[in-house]
Amino acid sequence: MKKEGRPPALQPTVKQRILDVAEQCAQTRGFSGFSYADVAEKLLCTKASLHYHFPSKTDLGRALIERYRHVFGQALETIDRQAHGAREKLQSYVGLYDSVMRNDRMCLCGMLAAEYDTLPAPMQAELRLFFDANEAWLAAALEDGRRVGELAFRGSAKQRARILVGALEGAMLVARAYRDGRRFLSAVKQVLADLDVERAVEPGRQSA
Amino acid sequence: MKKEGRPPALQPTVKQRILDVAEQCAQTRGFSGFSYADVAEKLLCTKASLHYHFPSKTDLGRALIERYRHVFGQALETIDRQAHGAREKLQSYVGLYDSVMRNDRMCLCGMLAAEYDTLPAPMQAELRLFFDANEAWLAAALEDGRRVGELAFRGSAKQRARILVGALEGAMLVARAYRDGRRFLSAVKQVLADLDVERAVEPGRQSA
DNA sequence: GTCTATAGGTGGATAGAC
DNA sequence: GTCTATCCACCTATAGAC
Repeated sequence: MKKEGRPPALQPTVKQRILDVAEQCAQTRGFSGFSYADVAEKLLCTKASLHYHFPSKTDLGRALIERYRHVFGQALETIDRQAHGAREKLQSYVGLYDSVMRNDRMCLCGMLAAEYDTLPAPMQAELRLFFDANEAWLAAALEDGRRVGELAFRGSAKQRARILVGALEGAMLVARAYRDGRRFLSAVKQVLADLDVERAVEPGRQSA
Repeated sequence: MKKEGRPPALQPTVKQRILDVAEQCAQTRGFSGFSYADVAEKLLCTKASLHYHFPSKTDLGRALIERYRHVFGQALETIDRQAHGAREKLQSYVGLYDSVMRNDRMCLCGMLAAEYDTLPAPMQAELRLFFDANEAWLAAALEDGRRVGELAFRGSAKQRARILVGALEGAMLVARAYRDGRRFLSAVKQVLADLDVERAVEPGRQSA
């Protein structure tokens, strides 16, 4: 168990500030698209200083995914505690992705998935854990919602969770080329609406 | 109008062979993830020789997207000519993506969308044209299908087309991390099934 | 922990012989 | 059109002073 959580009301540690900058770089330019020099410039320090905290770029990359996964996991726990009902859970979940888009970023792990073939093996393994956790959480929420009659969908909850993760990542991916966060949001809102039970769709007719 | 089509039953030109290799690289490693050296090695020639045909990497990148868009467009025209009905069209459309996955590649333009921020401006513009064409074709097919009562979905055909493109690109993206083409195919099959008219989903129940 | 300096490698790109 | 040779910028990474 590593202590890597940011102490509340304290200055962020050097390691954390490095990760913050590197994360922003990785989410916009990709892992192979940024360098130690980029991070050093933004932090007003030297490349050598960064190597002291993260000896190799693989170390840095692993730490990035690890933290991202951890923070995301905590956000999901918060949703579980605070949201009322499955529909609200899903809305909050989508909100996590939307906040990423609003910062003109791509999901870190979606970005890294594109680069998968060029990633060091330790990062590849970390990456799958993120998607696994996402799908597991989503599947549970979906199953719950269907059980209580709040949601409706075909196929298994697990498969529907995979579709959802893919749809969210893909919507972010394509929206990047248009620099349009609304493009993302309107799409995922519709995807969420598709899961609502009130949706007797008559063939050849259009409904909201 | 550039003549870039491969002459039937003739040897591929040098330019074409370069594009073939570069395309495979870009689809697996990303645009910034491969170099002239990589292509030269596979073609058993030198980097300088490649620069003769494509002076800058931006030129090469532009040509890649242009050709990809053109080939894809021709495939869509073929579908329009041969497919009977909207459902069959969509299946063939998905088949295009699936064949990419089966070659252990990612959609070229999906890959480039991830790298969008680092791409030269000429490539960025080309990229949007691909997604525009995809969405326009899909929207027409969806609208048609709904009009004749073959398909059912909520919202506009244009919005549904965007959701579909995103879902396909995203499913490919995530599936890469698992090196599992079936993961992709089973997901998109379900997405297609969601558009079928025979889908009275009762709340709390599961149907195939 | 951060710095200067540098090694060792690879990137895209060009000149000029053939 | 393809080659050899080379340039220069940038990359990751390390050594050693402070």
